[in-house]
Amino acid sequence: MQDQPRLLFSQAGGSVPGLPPHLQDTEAEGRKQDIGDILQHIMTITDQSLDEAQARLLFHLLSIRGAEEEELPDPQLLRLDNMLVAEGVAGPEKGGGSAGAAAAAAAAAVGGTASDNSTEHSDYRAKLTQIRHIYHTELEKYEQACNEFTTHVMNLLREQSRTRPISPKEIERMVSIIHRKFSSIQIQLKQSTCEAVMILRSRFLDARRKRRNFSKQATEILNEYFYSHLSNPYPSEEAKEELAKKCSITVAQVSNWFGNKRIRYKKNIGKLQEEANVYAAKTAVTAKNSVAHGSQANSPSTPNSAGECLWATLHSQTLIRSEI
DNA sequence: TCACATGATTTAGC
DNA sequence: GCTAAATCATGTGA
Repeated sequence: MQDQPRLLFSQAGGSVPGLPPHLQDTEAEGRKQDIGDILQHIMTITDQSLDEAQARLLFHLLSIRGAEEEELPDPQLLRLDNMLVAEGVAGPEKGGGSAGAAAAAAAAAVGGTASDNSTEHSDYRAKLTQIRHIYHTELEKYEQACNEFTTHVMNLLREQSRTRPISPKEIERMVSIIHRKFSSIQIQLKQSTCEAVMILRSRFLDARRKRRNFSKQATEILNEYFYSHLSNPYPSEEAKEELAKKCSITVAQVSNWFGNKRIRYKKNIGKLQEEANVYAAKTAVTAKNSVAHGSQANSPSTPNSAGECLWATLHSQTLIRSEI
């Protein structure tokens, strides 16, 4: 996870001392050309005579303002904001908050218990907190830079107003343009942060990476069901739910297990026949008791699909072979 | 360390 | 949407 902060600050490009790296590479993208130009103005302003700087900066800002006058709130920015809030990076910090929720969701996804995953989830939360910290630090820098630049431009305009009339409305519009420009820079920060969170999530929460074998008891329960319904090992939705509950796993995991079991049973029928016999003996004992109580629980449903019919055929052939 | 077991994912067919 | 089949990625035991 050492990559995360680096990812946030890894943009290549020309270096401009004193500004965050996000601000330093904006001119590389055609769409961000104006932002880059403005930033260049900021950075070169101290090397120029004040008059020259004023003239160039004002000319630039006035030349770009028209096209952006009626810009609507950026839906991309809204989406990024929503995502950052949902991930617990932006918005109010709650003790664990959304990160805790994400971790809990991860626990459910991998079918593990809370205690099994607590260490990993605390790591996840720690990394998320780190991202959150970097994000807020950078955001503060942007806001500060935006305020400083706005103040500077307003001072320049006031200076200009001595030589030509500049209305308060014009100043207001100029400020608005500057804010929009800095807002587009913020999108880059938010995109990088979202990317970092996604990578973090995939590393910590990817179920495949975090595969855990089911408990012996769970496997036992699933095998018992499978072999006692060998003629039609397709549990109904209700049966899956019941098995999931008994095994403390999800219904999807039950479906996965039966999918894997069917295919692997078919591939290794000879080998698994012994296992089938063991469970058949167990089932016989259970069935004896069930008959005594008139129970029909978990009875196999009748084959209702091509796959199930094929399976029934295959199973009957296997039985015949084993009889021979 | 390696081979095998196993849970999850992907893809294609229905 | 469910399933078979192939595949991936990780766990486990020798």
